[in-house]
Amino acid sequence: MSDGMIKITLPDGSVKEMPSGSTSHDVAMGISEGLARNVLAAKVNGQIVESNRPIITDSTLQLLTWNDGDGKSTFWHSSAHLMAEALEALYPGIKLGIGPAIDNGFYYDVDFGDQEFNSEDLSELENKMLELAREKNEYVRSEISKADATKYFTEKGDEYKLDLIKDLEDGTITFYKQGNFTDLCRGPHIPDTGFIKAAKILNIAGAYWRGDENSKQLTRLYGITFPKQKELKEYLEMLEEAKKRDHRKLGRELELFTFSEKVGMGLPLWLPKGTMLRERLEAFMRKAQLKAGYQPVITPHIGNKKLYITSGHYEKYGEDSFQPIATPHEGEEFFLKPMNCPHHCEIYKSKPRSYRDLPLRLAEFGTVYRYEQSGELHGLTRVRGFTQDDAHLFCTPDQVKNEFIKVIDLVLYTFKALGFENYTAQISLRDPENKAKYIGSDENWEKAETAIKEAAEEKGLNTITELGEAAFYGPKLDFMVKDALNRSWQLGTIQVDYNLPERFELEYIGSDNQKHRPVMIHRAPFGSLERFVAVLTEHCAGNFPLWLTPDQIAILPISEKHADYADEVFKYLEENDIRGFIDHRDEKIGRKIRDAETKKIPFMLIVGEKEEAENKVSARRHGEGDLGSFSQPEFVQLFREAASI
RNA sequence: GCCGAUGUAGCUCAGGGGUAGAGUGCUUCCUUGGUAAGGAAGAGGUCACGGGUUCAAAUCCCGUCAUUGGCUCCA
Repeated sequence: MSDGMIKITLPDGSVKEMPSGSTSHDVAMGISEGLARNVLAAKVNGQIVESNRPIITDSTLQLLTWNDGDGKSTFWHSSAHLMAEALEALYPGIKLGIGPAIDNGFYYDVDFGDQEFNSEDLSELENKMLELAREKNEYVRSEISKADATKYFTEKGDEYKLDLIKDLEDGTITFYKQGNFTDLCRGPHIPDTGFIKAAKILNIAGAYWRGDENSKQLTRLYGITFPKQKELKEYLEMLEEAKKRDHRKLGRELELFTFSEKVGMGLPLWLPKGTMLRERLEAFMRKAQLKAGYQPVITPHIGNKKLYITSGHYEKYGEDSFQPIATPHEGEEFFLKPMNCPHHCEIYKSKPRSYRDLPLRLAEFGTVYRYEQSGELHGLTRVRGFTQDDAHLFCTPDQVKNEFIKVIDLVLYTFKALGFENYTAQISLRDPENKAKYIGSDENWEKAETAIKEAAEEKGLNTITELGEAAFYGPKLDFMVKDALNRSWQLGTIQVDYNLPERFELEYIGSDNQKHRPVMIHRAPFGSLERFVAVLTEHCAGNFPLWLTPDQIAILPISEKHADYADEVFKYLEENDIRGFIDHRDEKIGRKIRDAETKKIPFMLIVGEKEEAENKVSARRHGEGDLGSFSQPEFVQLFREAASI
């Protein structure tokens, strides 16, 4: 240090010696000019800062570019400032709420006051943003006292910023200025607005100030920006593709499910084809669970109010649930079951349990009903009646880790069978600052959290750990899958529960002949059949895995002269467990092919004079075209090979 | 639940103060056709529901319900 040199350690472990006060940008320049041009920000000792911030002590450094998640979010956060600048230029006197980066882009909450803003004004705003971006204005950071910050926004008349400043500590407040726009902001930002080459405002929506519905509603403008025009184009194409894959649209087109106003909102009706698909998923899981030592159980769709008083759910959710069903005489009250755990606890209690009985794994495809807020309902992903692939594992504290490993195996097996290749696991632990709000002993929490972490590590899961995200009753592990369009969905979940065993006074006799409390683990690899089918539909764009899809083949006779032969082929395939239908319509073959293609039927079998004479079929694969002709057993062989991939 | 948008044929949508249109699907007939749309005819709608304004409302206004984009919530 005496010679004013510092050591900077890069992610690959290499160490650069630089004069104290060098910036991340300087380090990047030392590597390559091209890299330096692309550096958006830097992570110095784990903290994200501007690339022009001097580094004065030995540090670790990660240069952030567009390819880093943190780089992207810095870029988008800076874009939110750019959008605000453009808005202020176009609509003087507006007031601004908050403007953070989100997973895909950014938003800014705006109070337009008396001014009108609607979707016709979007392209003007986009153009203004790009115009300002071309000025390559630097994002300039300045530290400011609370008094001066308050003075600035008082003069500007922006009560939202004042509301934010109120909660900030003096001495920690920073402003960022680019061009004519100054904002209260913690930062960091990209070097200048010139990095932003493409901008699109995607959506306008209402949002309450601070998420409080009693506060004023602001206009939330969602946008996205890119360092290259081409990337914006690709992103917009991806959105188009997502629209095409929307499970609500495909669900209707493929006749999987429907809704009825008369039945009630959020209550899906499974159509025959959807039911076929769903029952195959259930059969798949049932088989896997039997192998893994689960015991299926069945419990009723309603439960006495007392059950939910015991479980504590009545107190927490009673008011916001479907209200109780009354009986004519006894004055009892029954609730539609909102979860299966209390019923399963009662099964556990149906006889004394020994440690030799544990782990006890009770599984049920349990249909549950929850009164979700009307505005929350969405296709099959958020409904009021749904079926969980639920199971509850009752075990000793020492068995938690091994049970977690087994459940993780089951979840990964499921993902693999259904084509989800990208997933991460989120481990949700206690907030270490606030242990009082969790139920259960410190020792047990410690044990379970360690068990989860070790289980995840042993299975080689790619994990992120969130402190304070655990439920009050126990830590959990959730699987986040990425679908074919790179969108994240939460699917499987595994949760430890110390609460219900306590409330239901569950016990087992240990080897010491003493009573002990078991640990309960909730788990659902699919989550719910409804949600899973929705996510799977969008993931595979309705082209379900062959073993799962409702119709695997369509037999297309060239003309009605070949109807009998078509029936014969169909019968042969049925005998070989291949399912589908014959298109007996009086249509040309081109038409039948087109219709089978739009219905996403994996295999089309064309049968005509030639095939009948040779006792063959002409096979065609969805999306690929003609495969040539095969004898019937040859096709079965081909089909089986395709099914096992 | 809150704010905005939307609601016309099974589906996708046009139209619009003077009692309704297209494409597709459906039915029937003709056609018996070889790898993504053969032809013709026909049926099908209280224009979401309720109220108001008007000589007249599917159209304008209000309310309700539902769908939808968000917000909040999610055992």
